[in-house]
Amino acid sequence: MPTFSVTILETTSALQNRAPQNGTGQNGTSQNGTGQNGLGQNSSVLAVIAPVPRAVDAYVRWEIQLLNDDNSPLGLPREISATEVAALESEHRPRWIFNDAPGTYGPLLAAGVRIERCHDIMMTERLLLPRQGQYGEPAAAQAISARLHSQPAPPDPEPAPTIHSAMPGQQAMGLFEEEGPAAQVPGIRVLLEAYVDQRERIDLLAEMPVGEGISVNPGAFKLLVAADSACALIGVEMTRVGMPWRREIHEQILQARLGPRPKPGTRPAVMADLAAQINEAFGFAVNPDSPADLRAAFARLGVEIETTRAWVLRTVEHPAVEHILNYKELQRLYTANGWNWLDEWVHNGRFRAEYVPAGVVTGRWATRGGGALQIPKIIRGAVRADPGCTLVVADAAQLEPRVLVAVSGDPALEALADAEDLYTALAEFGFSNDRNKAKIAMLGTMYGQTSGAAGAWLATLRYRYPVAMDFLEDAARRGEQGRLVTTILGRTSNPPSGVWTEIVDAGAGPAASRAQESQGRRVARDRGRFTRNFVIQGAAADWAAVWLSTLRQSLRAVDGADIVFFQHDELMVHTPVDSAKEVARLTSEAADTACRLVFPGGRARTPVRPIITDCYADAK
DNA sequence: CACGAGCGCGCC
DNA sequence: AGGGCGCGCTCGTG
Repeated sequence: MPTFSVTILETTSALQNRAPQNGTGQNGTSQNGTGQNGLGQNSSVLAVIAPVPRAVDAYVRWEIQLLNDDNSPLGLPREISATEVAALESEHRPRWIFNDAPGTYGPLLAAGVRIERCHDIMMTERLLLPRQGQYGEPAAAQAISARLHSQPAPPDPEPAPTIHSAMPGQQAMGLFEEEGPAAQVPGIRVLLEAYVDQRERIDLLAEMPVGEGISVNPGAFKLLVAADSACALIGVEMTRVGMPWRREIHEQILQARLGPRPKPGTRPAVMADLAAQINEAFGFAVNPDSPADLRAAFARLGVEIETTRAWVLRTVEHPAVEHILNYKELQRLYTANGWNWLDEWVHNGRFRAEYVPAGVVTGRWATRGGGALQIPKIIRGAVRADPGCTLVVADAAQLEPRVLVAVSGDPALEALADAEDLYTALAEFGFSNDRNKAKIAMLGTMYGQTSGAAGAWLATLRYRYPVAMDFLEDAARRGEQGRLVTTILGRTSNPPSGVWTEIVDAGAGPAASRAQESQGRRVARDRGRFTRNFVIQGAAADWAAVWLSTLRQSLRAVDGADIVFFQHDELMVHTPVDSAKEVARLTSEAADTACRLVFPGGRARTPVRPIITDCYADAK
């Protein structure tokens, strides 16, 4: 079999290529890192794989093409069955190259084939495009091929049908039944062409920095490609496995708060009572579901409120307020996570959402359906391990400030990095040991808070941690100027829109009216807050992607352990009880590995706190 | 009537 | 007065 010594996308080789940073984060200069390494154990077989559409048995056959060291095809493409794919996987553990994980790994996994590693072309293209000034262009292999041949790129196909159509008891729907022509699935030659082109473009990043002021560290970028590709696999696996969810416990929680399930078209009893009390308190009928109505009601009493957000209502002294707040809380539970949600999203003891790794501009994951990243704390009691199993819930403590330590290299902040609780350590200096103050101040700097009581606290931070604050200010200034920013691994922000540029230019022009000027300044500052946060939130997403993909690798040794949930800086593994301690250890070990890989040479730490529990509600 | 913008709130 | 989301509601518009 061929070996492939240039192991792009090999996490361990990315480590070899990743020289220590000079501590200035995105200002770091380009490092070496052609991807060469002599490590035999990192050699890998590369196999391009494309689903072969069939009218009847979609995706039971696959076209594959093995590659030589130099990316040239080895032999002829072959058509093989899922069983043969599984055999190839267990014998050679190739890096499978495919267009996108949902489209290829989804049906493979449904056929019982689990793979270890991949190169996800669409995922990778979405990392490359903004670096080339082509943010938002189509990312599928066909589009890459078209651009190579100076032809118009076809739009990316719509995402595969939601998992609703692939529920147990139903036949999983193939793309083609749903979307018509099989031509939407790239064939093996287009995949190969796109892959080779991506390899070349990634290697060019080393020699040809794209975009003013955007550092290019190819070792880092390859690590990012590897991690995001692995996350693409994890997303498919998590969607399939689902989160253990006990309907009857969820229903008990609903019943306790809302009363029995109401008939369709009516409010739950408790909410109906509250609505009546609200009317009574006002002395006239008010629809608590309508912000406009609520505002008008308070206006009739002579109370003008800007919005009806809970924190604004709380400042109003009126007997209706308490009832409104209670109503809103219950209304939220009822509509977002009530009985209808259970009916739609929980089947056979599992909540299956559709995960979209790196679906957010900053690299965070997104989900479609079920609101999986917004599961309220009050219903987490319904998340229970199966008999004989337990949950390992691990979260990275104070990840974002720790990321700031790492990417800014601020020596004064680094001195606090060993503290178990970063905010407590921070509070000792200038915050009179008030942890909450220190926390709000720190988060405020990373979100671009500009006003409020935190103003004085920001001054304290600027005085004590000038390097870190300069790092954030620099990112904000870039944004205000319409420039791009990148994370430590090279994930690049989207550019501002054309409308943004027009508004800012108009505001800065010599003929600008006062209104144009202030509008221009406002949108520029909005952009600055985005880029300021991007370098932190994005680097945290970089770290989390490496954490997750490292853990996935080590969990292969643990029978029956599944990653069942991931939420920015927290993950959950469902595992046999006997393996729980080992799984907990692995989550910590993976975090240490991620810290070394993503923030090499720095003094930052990114500890995680694994908790073994049968019930998610007990994990805090 | 369908669609979508705006609002508000859940999570990080 | 903050960054990033998804989702369900209301309400105005085509």
